Amino acid sequence: MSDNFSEFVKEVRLQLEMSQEDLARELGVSFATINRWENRKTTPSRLARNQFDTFCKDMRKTGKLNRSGADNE
Amino acid sequence: MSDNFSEFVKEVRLQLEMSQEDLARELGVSFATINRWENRKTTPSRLARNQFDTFCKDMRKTGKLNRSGADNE
DNA sequence: TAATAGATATAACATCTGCTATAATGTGTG
DNA sequence: CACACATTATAGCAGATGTTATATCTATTA
Repeated sequence: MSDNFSEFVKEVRLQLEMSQEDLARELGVSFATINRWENRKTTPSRLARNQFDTFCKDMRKTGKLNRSGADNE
Repeated sequence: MSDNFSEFVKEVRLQLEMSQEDLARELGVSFATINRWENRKTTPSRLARNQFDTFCKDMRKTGKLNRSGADNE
């Protein structure tokens, strides 16, 4: 992937049945940031992107998230 | 602590004998960000602060950093 | 249907950050 | 000293973020 980050975030979030607020809390950012990612208003900062990737990796390792889009970006 | 974040960052960095660039690389931020923290130009974002705190905790756990300022903030 | 609550979308503003360039300050080494 | 090199300090700009407020959507319930 490269362009569909927006959709990917939403896909991950819905698969985990989390609200934007829930995901924001997990990553240590504000809900507005998640909302902007999903609606193509901004792209994540270096730090935020690392945080999100690490979160996805953890969710996959614990079996809560499937492998689709595992090789993202 | 509460106000001396600037001095604390520098203290940690010097104790670990790292340059601003080194610390920046470790935290996943730019060297300019570290420089601004140390010179009171900005205070860290939520995410950056978490990253820094985690880094310090790791360094203490592995004995590379002493306990001074462990209860920072 | 009407009303309430939760989730989401959007906007404005101030602040933080990345990037880039430039200058100043060390720190050796010849 | 003169020179090269690394580190640090500073500034401007564009983009990202936090906060707050408002609006819309979606169930759920009375």
